[in-house]
Amino acid sequence: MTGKRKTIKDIAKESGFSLSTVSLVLNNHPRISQATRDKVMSVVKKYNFCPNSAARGLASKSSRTISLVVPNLTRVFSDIYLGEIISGIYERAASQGFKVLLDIATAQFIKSQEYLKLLASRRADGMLFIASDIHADYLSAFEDSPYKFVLVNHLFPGKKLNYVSVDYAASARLAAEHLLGLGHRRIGLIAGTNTHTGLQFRDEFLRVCQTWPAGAAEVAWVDGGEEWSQRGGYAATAKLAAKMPDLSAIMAANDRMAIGAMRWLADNRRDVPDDVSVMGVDDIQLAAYVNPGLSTIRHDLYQVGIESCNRILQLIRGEIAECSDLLPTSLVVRGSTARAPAKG
Amino acid sequence: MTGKRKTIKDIAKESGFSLSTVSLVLNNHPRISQATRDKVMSVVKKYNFCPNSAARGLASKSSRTISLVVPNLTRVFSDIYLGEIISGIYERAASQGFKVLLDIATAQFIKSQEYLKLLASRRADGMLFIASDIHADYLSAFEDSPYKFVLVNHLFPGKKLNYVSVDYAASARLAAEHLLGLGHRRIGLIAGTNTHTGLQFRDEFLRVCQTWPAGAAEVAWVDGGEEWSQRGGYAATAKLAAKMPDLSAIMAANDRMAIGAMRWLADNRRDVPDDVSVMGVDDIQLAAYVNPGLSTIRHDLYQVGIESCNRILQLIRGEIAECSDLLPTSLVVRGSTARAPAKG
DNA sequence: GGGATTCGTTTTACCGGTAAAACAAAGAAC
DNA sequence: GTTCTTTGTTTTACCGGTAAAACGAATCCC
Repeated sequence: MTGKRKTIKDIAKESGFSLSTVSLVLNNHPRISQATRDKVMSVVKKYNFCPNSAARGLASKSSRTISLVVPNLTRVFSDIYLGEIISGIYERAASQGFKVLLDIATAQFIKSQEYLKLLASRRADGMLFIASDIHADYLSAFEDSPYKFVLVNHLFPGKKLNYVSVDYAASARLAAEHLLGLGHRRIGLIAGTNTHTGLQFRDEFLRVCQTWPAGAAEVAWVDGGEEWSQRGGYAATAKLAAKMPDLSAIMAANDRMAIGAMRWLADNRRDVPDDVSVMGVDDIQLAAYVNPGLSTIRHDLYQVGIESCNRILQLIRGEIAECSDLLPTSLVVRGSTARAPAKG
Repeated sequence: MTGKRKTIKDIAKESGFSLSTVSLVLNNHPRISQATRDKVMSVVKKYNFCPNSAARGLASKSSRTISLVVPNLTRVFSDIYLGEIISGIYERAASQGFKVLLDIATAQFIKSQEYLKLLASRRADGMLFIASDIHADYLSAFEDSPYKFVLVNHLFPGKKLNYVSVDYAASARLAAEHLLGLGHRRIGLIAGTNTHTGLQFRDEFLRVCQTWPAGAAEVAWVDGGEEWSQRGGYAATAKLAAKMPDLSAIMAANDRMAIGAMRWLADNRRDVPDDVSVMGVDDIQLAAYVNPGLSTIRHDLYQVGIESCNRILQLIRGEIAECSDLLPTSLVVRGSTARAPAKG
């Protein structure tokens, strides 16, 4: 079981071929005869040989690894949001023979510029960055840099950075149109303002409401908190109720905040949807199970993961030079939204 | 911004020292004068030089990377259980200059023996494996192998595998003693039977109940399902209620199932804790927020992450040859458990 | 003050692969 | 039958570092 670790040289010697023939076999080079391939492989199998990845990486100038940076939230992994994206990324990377190097965007990680060192040291061929809010200014380092970098489900309007994201503005339109179409004209908005996509959603939602052909709606908005949590949604709803007591609909920037809003309404004897319609964004699993079911905008985050990984791989292979993809979203109507109550 | 990537050779030339002096500086070798160190570092800083990790790994025979394998559950990352462990592992690894390579134990991952290839190719120096249930028989490959391997929060009674886990048997004792001490003698147990630690918990719980000095308790047990979920706990409670209608306490193998149990009891007009005491395991955040607060056994999973990582690093450095650590747990009493109702 | 140490740096010998260019043998072209 | 391709394999030249051994100069020891 011990015994010196075999190298490609040992395989070459034992199989009677040259070093590079073995290398070619291992890399599935087409110009190798089947007979040779078989002979070499039999020796490879015999010793369970596995080429040294450092040597391979050094010679081929590629680590076949992508770096994945996730946000440093306390309960970061508890967020289904991330889980879906990571699953998508992993699935894609694995299928292309790439490994995923995980990093958490801790203060130390940022301060020591690990995000640059990872790429400069060639530990990873490219980076997928999920961990960004509006303060991630250090990402400017990737503008016009030779490093392969893609922002995942986020974007920076001011910066020239690649991204793959759900189309938050489109989601805002779908949501606004749904509520406006149901006759709502006094709407409370629980926004997320610590991400650019969140701001985009808010602005587009407000714009559509203000310019609705059948009559503009009045929108009061409050911030739902950094965490986009159920708890934040609960608190935000209390503020909204004070700000606009006669609102007939509440739009939350994600489902968790929407569920928090529903909870507040239940606690305060307001019926959903008879008194107030509530709407979320994401379509998390829970959205279908709350009572009434939550109307929402479906965001396919697994797909965001898949696409992000596709893009970074294309960038690495040089097949594309940049990317800025917005993935479509769709309206999911459940029981939490209904026609606005007649004016009383 | 472009320009050829600098190598250690360039730094050597420009700073006027030899190749290895630069290498020694970069590795903080003690036998280098401060003057030399400063001169070399100034050139390093100037070019923002970062040594090639593949070359480094090849020459030093170490990747300074640990492989982390997580279970392939659909919502794997949504489980706080994992989040805490991963955070602990990452924190420790990063502080020791190690990177974390993420893998998901998909069918493909197992079938192609990636778990072996990762170590055989030296892509990682050691492996932390969270993804194990009682069926993970292929892990036998690591018995008596030269590969550094540690099971995280799990163990295999039959196999000679390193592990770092919470002491589930101790948890079972603490829980049983708490309930028995409150006078409960008819107890329903919702067990998790797809992990060895789950079985250990069940068996120890049953043993303590049967041998309690003040009078043995009768325990009816059911399986809570593969997922250890709230939903599973809900369904299991229904089964328990049928099996032992007069039970006065329910013990669930984790908090999520316990919360599912509380939900069923609430739906069926049984008061907690007046009619039925309920107890969980883990002490997830939610446990403190349900009503009444859930009595539970605290499992410090962040610490499990820290310790696991400590151990794998020690194994890698050759400081230890094996490990089998059981971390202590503690009783957390909240409102969901009370004295057993008087017989009537 | 001569031999043994210590200190700071350099020499040297790899680490284990890849990939482009070179090459021999076999087939195709005419 | 000679020349041109194609095919399959080998030669060669690295890839960019590390670490042990070697080395000269300075320091210590008594």
